[in-house]
Amino acid sequence: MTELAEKFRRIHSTPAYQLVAEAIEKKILSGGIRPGQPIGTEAELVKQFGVNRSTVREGIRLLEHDGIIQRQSNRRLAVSLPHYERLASRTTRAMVLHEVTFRELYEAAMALQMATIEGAARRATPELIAAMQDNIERTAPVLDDPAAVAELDSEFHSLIGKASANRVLQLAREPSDLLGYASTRLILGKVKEGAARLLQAHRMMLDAIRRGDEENARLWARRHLNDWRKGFERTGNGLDQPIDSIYLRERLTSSS
Amino acid sequence: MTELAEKFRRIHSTPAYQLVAEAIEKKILSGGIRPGQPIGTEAELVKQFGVNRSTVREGIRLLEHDGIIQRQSNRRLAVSLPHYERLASRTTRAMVLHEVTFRELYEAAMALQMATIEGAARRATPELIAAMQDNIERTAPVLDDPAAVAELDSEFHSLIGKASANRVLQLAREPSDLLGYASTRLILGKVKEGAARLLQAHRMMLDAIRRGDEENARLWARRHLNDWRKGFERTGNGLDQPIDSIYLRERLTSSS
DNA sequence: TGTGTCGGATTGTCGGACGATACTTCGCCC
DNA sequence: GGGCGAAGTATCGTCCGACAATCCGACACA
Repeated sequence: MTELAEKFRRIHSTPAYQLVAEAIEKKILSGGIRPGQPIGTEAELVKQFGVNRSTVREGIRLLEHDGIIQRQSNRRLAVSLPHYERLASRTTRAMVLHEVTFRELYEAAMALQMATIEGAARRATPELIAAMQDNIERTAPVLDDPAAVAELDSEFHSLIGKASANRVLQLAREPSDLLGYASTRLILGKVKEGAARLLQAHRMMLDAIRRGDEENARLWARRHLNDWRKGFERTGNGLDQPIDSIYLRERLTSSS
Repeated sequence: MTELAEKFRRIHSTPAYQLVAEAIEKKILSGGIRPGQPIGTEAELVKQFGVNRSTVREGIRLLEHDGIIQRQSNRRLAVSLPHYERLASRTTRAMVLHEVTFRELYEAAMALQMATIEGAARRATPELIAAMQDNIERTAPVLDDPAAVAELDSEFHSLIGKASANRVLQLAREPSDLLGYASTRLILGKVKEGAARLLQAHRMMLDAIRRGDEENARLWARRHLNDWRKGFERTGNGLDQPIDSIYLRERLTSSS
């Protein structure tokens, strides 16, 4: 540890493809190009930036990957609004690599669920309440099918997220949901009475939301999540074990 | 709307560069290559995948951009753990584009702050408590400098995040913090007594954390955030206005 | 030990090329 | 005149080959 004086900042030259990406990104974020508007073809960008097409391509790939630009049917590039799922899956991947534990996830999910359902109780629209009702009705007949119930559970929570009318909460909550699906399916396969309790909790939550009863909404959300924890521990897993990629929802839906 | 029978799923071929990225990503997430281990040079990947170097480059750029692979000093590619800031800045950008409101952000921040400081009160280490103490001591002499106080405020909250020992919460909270910095600076410039109140709140929060007093920690975190809201409204801004890229913290630190 | 030099490896960037595919235009036929 | 199919055009995905800049390691030298 010779403690050298740190006189200079580390030198760091930015490659051209990054500059291309940053230039476009800045223009978009500052509102210079609005979502839906075209960016221009690769050839045009080549002319404007004065770099090779390969370089331009490497640059726009980054933005395309982030979902802030997209190809339209023409194949032309246009600004677009990034989808939540894209961000959420990024975050989930990071969490898997960091080997965060189920306990960390559980703690965060608890805080976010509370806030989300509170928002839902305050602001849910009739349409969303109807959708939740429908979800519950579809759940009742398939209580014996863990995968189906887990799927509907996931949908139910997604609906609550929408009902909260708070996109920041939705965004923050999504990673927990991604992992929730697989573990819920696992739990329901093992804990037979789990599905019935889950449905009951959903019913009570919806009821509270319908009445704008924030207190009871929170109460049942808390119980619901507590059930999840107990069930999870009953499957023989510990909360302190790191989450694993097996819990990542497979991308059956192709795309990406 | 001729409602054709939908016999087949829409055909959709994935470009080669995406397949390259997915192949490497899958290998990493499944634990086939652990963080720190090398991926191989571009030339090697060209041979393995049987595609052109340009294609390989477009593929690895994506993973590099996500932060799950990085170039070492050799310039060779190696698996790495994505940094939180990278994910957070992605998320923040998305929120700006979606034009989420300060209210949404405030609501989420409230829920997350509560959970975070509760965790900090339970699990803060002596080192982190010392760091927070140090932060407070550095704040006192610069109360007149909005930018400096905002900077230290941001650091303080980051320390609380670390002290919570919950990386999921840290990840979820970071976007709110990114936006908090600029608005806090703005507020402190306008509301003169703001800095003193902020420091007082920090003191009480640290005190509660030190004593493991979750209740008071939550209480002061709530007050602190309420102060922020009141201050924000006093600057003439409304909570219901969308956040804007001007509130994005500039990247003075270069890098990325 | 510290420094100058050299060769090899690897990346960033370039220029050009080709086939595939989607959009456009145009002429033909009813 | 309008619908329809064919040709033309635009754009992208992929490939090839190339070169300079830079970094690493080794080696000689003081």
